[in-house]
Amino acid sequence: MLTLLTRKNIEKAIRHLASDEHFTCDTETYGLGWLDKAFMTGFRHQDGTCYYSREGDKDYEFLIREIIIGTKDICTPVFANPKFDLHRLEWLTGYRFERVHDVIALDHLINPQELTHRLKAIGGRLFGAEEEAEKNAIDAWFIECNDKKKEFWKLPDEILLPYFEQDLVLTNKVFWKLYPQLGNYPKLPELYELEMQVVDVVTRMEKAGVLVDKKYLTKFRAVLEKDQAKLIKELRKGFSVSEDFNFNSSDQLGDLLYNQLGCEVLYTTEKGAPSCNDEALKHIQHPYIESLRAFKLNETYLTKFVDPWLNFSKHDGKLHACFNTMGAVSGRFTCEMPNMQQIMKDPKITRGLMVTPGKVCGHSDLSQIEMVGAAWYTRDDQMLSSLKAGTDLHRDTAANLFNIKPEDVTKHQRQIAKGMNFSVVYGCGKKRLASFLSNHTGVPVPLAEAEYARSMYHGKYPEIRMFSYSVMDTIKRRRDRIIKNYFGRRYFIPTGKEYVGVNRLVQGWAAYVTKYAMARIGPKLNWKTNWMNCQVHDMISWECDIKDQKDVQVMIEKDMTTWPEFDVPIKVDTSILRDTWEA
DNA sequence: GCGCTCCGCGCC
DNA sequence: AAAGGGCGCGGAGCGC
Repeated sequence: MLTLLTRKNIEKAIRHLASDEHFTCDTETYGLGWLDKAFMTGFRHQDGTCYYSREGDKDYEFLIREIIIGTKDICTPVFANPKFDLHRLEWLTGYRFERVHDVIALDHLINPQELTHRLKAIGGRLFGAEEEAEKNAIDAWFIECNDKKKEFWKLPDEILLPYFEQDLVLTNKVFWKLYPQLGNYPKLPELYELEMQVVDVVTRMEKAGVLVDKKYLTKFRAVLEKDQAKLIKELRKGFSVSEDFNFNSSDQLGDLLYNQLGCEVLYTTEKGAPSCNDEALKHIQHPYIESLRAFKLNETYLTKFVDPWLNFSKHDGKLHACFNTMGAVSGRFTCEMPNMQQIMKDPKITRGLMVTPGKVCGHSDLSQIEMVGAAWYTRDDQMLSSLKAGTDLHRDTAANLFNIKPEDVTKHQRQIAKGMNFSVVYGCGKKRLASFLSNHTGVPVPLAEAEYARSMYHGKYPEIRMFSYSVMDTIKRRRDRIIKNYFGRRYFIPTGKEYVGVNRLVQGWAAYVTKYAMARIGPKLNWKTNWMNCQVHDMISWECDIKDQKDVQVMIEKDMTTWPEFDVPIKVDTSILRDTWEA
């Protein structure tokens, strides 16, 4: 039953909604962007009463605000993907729901074997194919009105409301199907609670954002443009190609280098084509190859950082990236618009991000957390003792592999050892291992050599081999092919991919060490003079007043590292940034 | 003009 | 025997 909210019925609506432990909530918006307004908001009580208000209705913002204030401390709203709704509701009313439920998160945790976790897909899976009548009515209206952009805010109530209500009904149905199932799995109720706390922290973090130095970036952009124009001229001459040759095209470049100039093919792409990546270019003998590499690096600067940052920071000079708390199967976040997890560690780029004036910024990094996780899971003595002693893990590994003293390890040997250590955590096959070793030693490493290195490594680290065999064995024995990490996160491993098991456990373990830290830290920050503004897997970025730096840093470091149940050294390194993110 | 794959490349 | 960790995103090229 649809009920339009008014000043007259608002008190009754609040009492009604607050009379139950949960109600479902959803918003419809003008677009997918940060500042796109929620033009309609609805709240549905379990008994079927659906309260709604729409922009243009009398007192829209006021009524929604009253509902939030009147219910937020009494009951818990249920969403499908709450993060966007939370942002929009806060932007609309100035208030936020702090405790929420999310049916999408429930589905990720309970049904890791499923490929998609969209609301409609979950509904179809749990309750069979749904009625499409409401959606069909919408499509028909757009066709009738010849509206190709399909802007939902244009839809009249009688078309939009049934569709809107249907989503709220489905969200409720999915919630009551999945929520009771949490208890079927060890630690999953606690893990779900954590995820919901993380949603609150992440929305605050996204709202804080990261300040961009537009002046610097604009200047840098001009320099790059000039540089590129010069390089293009030089490259055209150096490689004797016409003006329509595109140095950004791997197809054209491959043809030029390998067919016309007859360069030897040392590297191929995934699909077998001669590769034009930087590793391949490095090994090509040509007087202009360095200019080509410089050109490609500049392109990376421009297209992946300078331009996106200038565009995304249009409104308030900040990057408000979207962190998806359920984005990666392991439990890690993903990040987009822009992706803050792939920012080049190049001072020319990090210089473009600013510390809020008057504040300090801390980057607190869990040191070698995935290696710590690997050591904890495998119980490998050598790895554990190296980490406990605080010595250089990769150097110690190299000393062990090559039967030499740590102080005699060369840079080259350390790189190989590092590659081997990472290949455990990543669950690499030999091809990947070979290319990793090639990249990190500067010398092409043949497959056979990579395989030999693997067997050497396993010989020296029997516990690691035993652990990875036992994980693969467990997966094969499980009928549901699901394994779970220490924190209760469950991973579905498809047939033939058993080798990724170790990676899921270790990467997921590390991801949740950070997530728990965020959930602990979030409530201790006031988000007015101190806040988090970014997370990159094992690094938390935060800002605070200069005078509070010590206190905040101590608090954050403590919350990141306090793990009595793990007998491995979980340590954090914090670097303090003053003006920009340039190290 | 859109959606797709491939390639390349940044990060942990 | 082969297997090739987790991501997002921009450009090229292609087909519709």
